[in-house]
Order: sequence, then C-alpha cells, then structure tokens
Amino acid sequence: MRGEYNTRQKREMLKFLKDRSMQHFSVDDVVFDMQNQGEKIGRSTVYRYLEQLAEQGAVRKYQSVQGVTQYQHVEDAAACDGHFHMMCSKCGNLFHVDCRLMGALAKHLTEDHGFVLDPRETILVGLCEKCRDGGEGAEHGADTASECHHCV
Amino acid sequence: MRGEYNTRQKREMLKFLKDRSMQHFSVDDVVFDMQNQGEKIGRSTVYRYLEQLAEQGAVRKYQSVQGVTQYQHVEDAAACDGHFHMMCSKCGNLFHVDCRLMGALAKHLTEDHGFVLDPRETILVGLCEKCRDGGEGAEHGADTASECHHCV
DNA sequence: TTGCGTGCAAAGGTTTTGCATGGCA
DNA sequence: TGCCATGCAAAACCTTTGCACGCAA
Repeated sequence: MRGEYNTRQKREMLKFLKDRSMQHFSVDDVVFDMQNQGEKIGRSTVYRYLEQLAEQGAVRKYQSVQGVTQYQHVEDAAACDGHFHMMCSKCGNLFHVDCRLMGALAKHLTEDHGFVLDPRETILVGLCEKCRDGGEGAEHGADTASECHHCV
Repeated sequence: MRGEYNTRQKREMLKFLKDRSMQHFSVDDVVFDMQNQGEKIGRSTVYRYLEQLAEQGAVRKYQSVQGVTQYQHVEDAAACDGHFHMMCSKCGNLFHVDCRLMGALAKHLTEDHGFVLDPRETILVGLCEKCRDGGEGAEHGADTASECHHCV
C-alpha cells in the first residue's frame, strides 16, 4: 500500500512545503530549492510524493497560466473549504479570497445555473493590489492572505 | 511583419474554428479533425497561427485541468467582455456564464479586496448540469451557453 | 526479511525552433 | 522578385514509467 513508509525524503519535503505555505512551487522549484539547501532528493520522488499529497488534499495542485503544474501546501484543509483562490497573472502569487460573496456565488450557480462550483479546482485570475498599483509586482512569496474589508 | 499574408492554411483554419465556436480544441484536435476533412495543414502552422490568434484576441487560450492547452474561437469579443467562463471538470466543456452576479463579484473584489479580476483568464471549474445529474457526461461540443434563470 | 520508496535513465507527450522550400503580394 | 509562411525534423520541456537498489518497519 502506498504512503506506508516514513522516509527521510518525505519528511524533508513535507517540512519544506509546510515552512513555505504561502508560496507555490513547480516540481523544478522544489527539486532545485531543496538541493540548494543541501537536501538530496530525486525528481521522480518529488513528482510521486507531490501527487500523493495532492490526492490526500495536503497540497493544492493546479496549472499556471503558462501551463506548468504548480503545487502549494494547504495549511488547513478545513479553513480552505469555504473559500476560493486568486492568482495574480503578473507576480504569480496565490491569494486566499475569504469572502461571503464567493459562497453566495457558488450557491447561486448551483441553484440557478446547475453548476456545482469546485473551490479546490477554481482559481480566479487577475491583478493583485501591489501589481496593479506599483506596476513593479509583489515579490514572489509575499504574504498572500486576503480578507474582505467589508463582508468577512 | 507577422500575419501579413492571407494563406490557404490560415483561411481554412479560421473557418474551421469559426464554424465550431461552441467547441474547444487542443492543437492535436485541430490537426486531426482538419486532416480528417481532407484539409492539409502542418502541426507547426497550427501552433503558430493559434498563438497569433490568441494574441489578437480572436481565440481564447487556456489550460485544461489536465494541463493541455486548449483553444476556442471567440465569436464576439465584446459579448465575452462582460461574462466569465466555466469548465466542467468531467466532460471538459466550456460554458459561458452570463450572470449579473459575476459582474457584482468582480466589482466587489476590485473595490474591497484590491483584486482586478480578469474575465478573459479566469475559468470557473466544477461540474455541469448534465455531468452532475446523469453522471454520463455531456457529449463533447454540446451547446455551451448558460443563462441565469433568475438574474439575467 | 519483506516489500515499499527512491533515483536513475528511458520513454512519452506536448510545444518550440531551425531551416529549406513554397507561395502570397 | 522579395519576403513571409509552411512543414518537416530536431530539439527542448515537462511528466510518467521501468527497474534495480536502498531502507523503513
């Protein structure tokens, strides 16, 4: 049965992801960054374990606009249940969108359009505040929580 | 300068896409389907012209959940401005979501979260009515317009 | 000791690119 | 005729898979 053994590679990779829950990674990012930190890990292992974690719901898996698979650790699966995510097309950061209106939208789509929206798969795309204003782009891995100023 | 010549391949491909504005295609779909109709076209040409059309806004380009690039002809760019799209994760069909609530959401996100939502890039993911009910999955290329029963 | 996990290398699939040829203007 | 467009093949990527060896239990 899969996922039975608790190996060094799994421990280190999970720790790596947990320590960077605000960031998202491609497989290459994980391999490269971990190896830069002196941790030895093979590419196949990263692919395989990331896939396992995604199945378990411990990481979110999605396609970037450029078509590269991205992964991000899900800090609290329960906390993520009720909300959606938004990706900035410029800086690439992923934001949590905690907002009642999203729930209302999901309900409405289900009841009046017949669509059952999947918050785990759906990613809203646009420009985040920093990239819109500064035009510089937020640094990669900046804090990515977004609370609604009005409706939380 | 690119896109200067009006060639047979471009004419046929554009016609092919226009005639099937309700469907979405991978590059392979286009190559295969067109060749099945007896139209000769090379794979590189399809890649290159699709890319050009996407830049011009004549086709929408996006990643399927499985990570394959999909293209769909945009019938009326202006008509698409005000609405979003939803993809069924089971049958893969793309639906127009014509609904005031989406506009309200975009406005709210901009004003209260600082996000400028991009309707052209954003795809809502979930289950469409047919796939939810029948469990069979709608046939590929079925009609994909969805009007709101309440709020249009 | 057993058998899952790992890592290498090979294979598979998709997309891009270089280059000679073809065809539009 | 000049130059962009096309199509083939090769290359570049990303991801999956097969297999022998390593290591957790």
